[in-house]
Amino acid sequence: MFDFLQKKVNDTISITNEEFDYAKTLFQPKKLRKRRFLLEEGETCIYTTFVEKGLLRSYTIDDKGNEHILQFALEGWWSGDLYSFLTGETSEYNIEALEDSELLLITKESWDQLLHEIPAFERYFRILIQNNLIATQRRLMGTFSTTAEERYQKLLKEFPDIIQRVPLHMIASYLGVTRETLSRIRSQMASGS
Amino acid sequence: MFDFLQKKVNDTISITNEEFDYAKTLFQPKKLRKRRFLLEEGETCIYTTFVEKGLLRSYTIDDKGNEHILQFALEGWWSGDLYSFLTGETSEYNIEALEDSELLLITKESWDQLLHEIPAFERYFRILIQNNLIATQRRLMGTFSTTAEERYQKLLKEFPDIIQRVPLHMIASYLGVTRETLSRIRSQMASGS
DNA sequence: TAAAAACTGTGACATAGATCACATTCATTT
DNA sequence: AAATGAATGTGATCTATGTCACAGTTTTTA
Repeated sequence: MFDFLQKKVNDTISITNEEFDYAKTLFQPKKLRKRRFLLEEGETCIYTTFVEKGLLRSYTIDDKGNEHILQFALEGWWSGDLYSFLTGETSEYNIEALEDSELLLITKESWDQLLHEIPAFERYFRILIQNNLIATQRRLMGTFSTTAEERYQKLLKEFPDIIQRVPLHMIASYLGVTRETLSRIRSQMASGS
Repeated sequence: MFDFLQKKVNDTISITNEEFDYAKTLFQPKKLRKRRFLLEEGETCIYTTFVEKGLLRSYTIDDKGNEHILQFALEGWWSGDLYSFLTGETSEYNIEALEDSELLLITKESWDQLLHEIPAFERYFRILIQNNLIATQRRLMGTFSTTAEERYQKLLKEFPDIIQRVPLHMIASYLGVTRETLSRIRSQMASGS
């Protein structure tokens, strides 16, 4: 059950089996069925989650009722609302399973303990967050400098698996356009060049 | 010279004077005059920078020649291109002083050493990057869910000092609109509500 | 297996913001 | 102090994307 997590962590840092055995005790497994929620707006995000199997999305709903997707989390990715998790404030995000999923959850207390007891994990999360920041900065600059079509093409190239597993209106929401616009982009791409 | 840095670090984590005395030896001071560059597109970002005094901006230039500002860095903030700094790849960013500035620079080697020797600094940078990620995620969701005017109002409220110290066409670029659009937003705000 | 819900496509029209062009004011440099 | 460049404002027009409305298809649920 924890092999995949161990492998992913070891891809980034070196930890001993003893250290990982300790880490294991701090996580709790959870199955989440399609269309069920790990977190809903207004709640506090009490877990950070590793996705062993399945697919999650985190999104906000704006004043007009439109959804905006912050992140898809596939197998091997982490999910959660960092701000709410760290501060204990209520979250503005919803986290929903898009497929039947198997998760490993860790609470703030356990997470603090893990980072404190095993400095390699402090390092691991620093690197994880660092890579996430780099990717988020690129996505932000991309929304300023490229058209919706270019962003779609890029996603198609970098994460073809996401496109295949996620309904198109959610892809549109991730790209920052309406489903109608994405639909037109796709039909243009199919006919035109 | 290092007092401000020490204070900022101590706001987040606890370090002893001995630890900080060691850290000091790894930074090199640099003065950068207005309109001079710390980093230019195509170079490798060999320093991460603490701003003691002054103001930097980091920005990219897209295919059409338009500038897009990723970050302003005021006194007490950090700047640099994380991706280039970490990987040694060439950068797509330019970092320019908008005022005569005083900086503290640290190379990748020294930074690695600092994080390795003093785990408290690993923790410090993890928290720094974490907060940056939270802010960047918010900015990204904001560009999807709010109008240019709302984003301008928010910036005005959260960072009035930036607005006062930075030319309006750069504010526009940070918000993801043209200078003409920001100009019209401002005149509407002045007359209208 | 029937009904309901979710998903996708497409036409007609509306709009926020971009683009281009020019004028004015303000700041730097020599 | 003059001259150059930087910054800002504003009108006219254009365009990518949004909005609304309806229809067809696929998937889920009872």
